Amino acid sequence: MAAEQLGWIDARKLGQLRRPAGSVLITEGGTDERLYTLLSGWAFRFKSLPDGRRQILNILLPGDTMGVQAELLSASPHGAEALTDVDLCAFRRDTLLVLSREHPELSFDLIWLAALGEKLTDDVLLSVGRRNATERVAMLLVHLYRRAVSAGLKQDDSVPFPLTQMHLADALGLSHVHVNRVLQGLRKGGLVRLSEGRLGIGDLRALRRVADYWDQPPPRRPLL
Amino acid sequence: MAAEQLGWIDARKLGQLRRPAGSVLITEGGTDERLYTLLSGWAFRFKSLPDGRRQILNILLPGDTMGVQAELLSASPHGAEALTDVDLCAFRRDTLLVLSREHPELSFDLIWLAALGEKLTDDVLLSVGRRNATERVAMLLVHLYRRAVSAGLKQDDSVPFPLTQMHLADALGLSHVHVNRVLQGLRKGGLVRLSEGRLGIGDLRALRRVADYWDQPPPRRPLL
DNA sequence: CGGGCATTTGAGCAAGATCAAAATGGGTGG
DNA sequence: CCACCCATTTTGATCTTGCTCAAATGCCCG
Repeated sequence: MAAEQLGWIDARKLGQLRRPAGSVLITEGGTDERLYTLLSGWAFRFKSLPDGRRQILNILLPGDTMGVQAELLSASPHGAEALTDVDLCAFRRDTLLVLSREHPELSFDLIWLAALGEKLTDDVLLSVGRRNATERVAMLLVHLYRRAVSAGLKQDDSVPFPLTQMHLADALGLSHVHVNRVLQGLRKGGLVRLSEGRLGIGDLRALRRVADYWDQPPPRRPLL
Repeated sequence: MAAEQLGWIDARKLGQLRRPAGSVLITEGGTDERLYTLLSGWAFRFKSLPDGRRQILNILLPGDTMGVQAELLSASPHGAEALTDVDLCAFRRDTLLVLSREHPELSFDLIWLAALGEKLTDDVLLSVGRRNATERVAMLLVHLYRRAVSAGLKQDDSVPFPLTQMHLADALGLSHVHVNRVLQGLRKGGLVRLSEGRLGIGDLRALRRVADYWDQPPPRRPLL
């Protein structure tokens, strides 16, 4: 990216924030939310029902942005919360609009980014709608492991893993008790190591087989 | 939208197609997919697992676009199929890229559109992950009824409804047998009328209460 | 009339939820 | 260093929702 573009983006930056683990980054339904980039730490987006049931939509790692929907729609359709201490880069509310005007050459990247975001939640929807509990857990662990590795977080064959079993449950549409049992099964099978806030994969191939998760799958449905 | 913009868009149009109900509009995993706008009829986007389980991601009504992800990512991460006979407007593969360059003033609308699309699947994810069967069915029926009405499809207090119970099941992460039973319950309660390809709502308020679904109508969309 | 779908019904079953309680394990303040 | 607190994980028991399997019914269309 050219220096000029970086300079422009920098000018739109409202500031850099640090927030402790567990803090609310975006309030669900809030109308005055900003656009953020996650610089360090983990966070997640979620929606909830009036009676408290909650669905985690997405886990956010460094480099991810949040608040695009909040900026474009009138109220934020989801909330976001920090899983660890996080560093955020905050932008002005109208950044997207102004950027699309003043730096059209970047707006294509934003469209691309938005499409990628939708692909991600499409994938999750497939899991939650059609995979069983073991498949879902395996799937999510492989997915997060992969992303954490490519975010450069791997150390000693494992990556940090700040999610509680409750978070896993809310992300997968399961009860936390059941998540616990599934996890024990995977551990016993030597497929994963998950303790003290770190995740290691014992047998990636087997885990992917469990999850039915292959990245370039040519899944073709038999001719009905 | 200015005449110049419309003219430009028109120039990118490859042609207008008619496809019969049940035909494949986008093949899952396909690499040579186009960008389409649905002019008339109903369709849906879906993903499937190697063993044939299928998740419907989204129902498409006239005015909706499909293939954005297919155009931006290297292979289409989802398929799309026609529910009724459809008319499509097809665009060149690189339309988005070129548009963002030549008509930057429109690219913001695309970002906006993409954000709306993600909000939609986020909503579905909440349903599938955290609502029970009755709530899910009620929710989806209200949602589709609303959209069909605002697409001007209402006649005689009901809207066309081309989905089979199998489609509902695949959209909601349920078995079609169970969908059938839930539907009977809603009918018995006088909440919905659903037969012969048409859907009517008996008691909207009650249905929304069942679905725990309170959400103001989606904002007006730009472009097309 | 007959073949293919879609819908419906019934029976049995199982995955996963719920409820309750015990064990673990830091973190904090005394 | 210890005692205590609170969140998280684990275990056990029971129950329910929704699935599976199977078959019947109805329906559209050639």
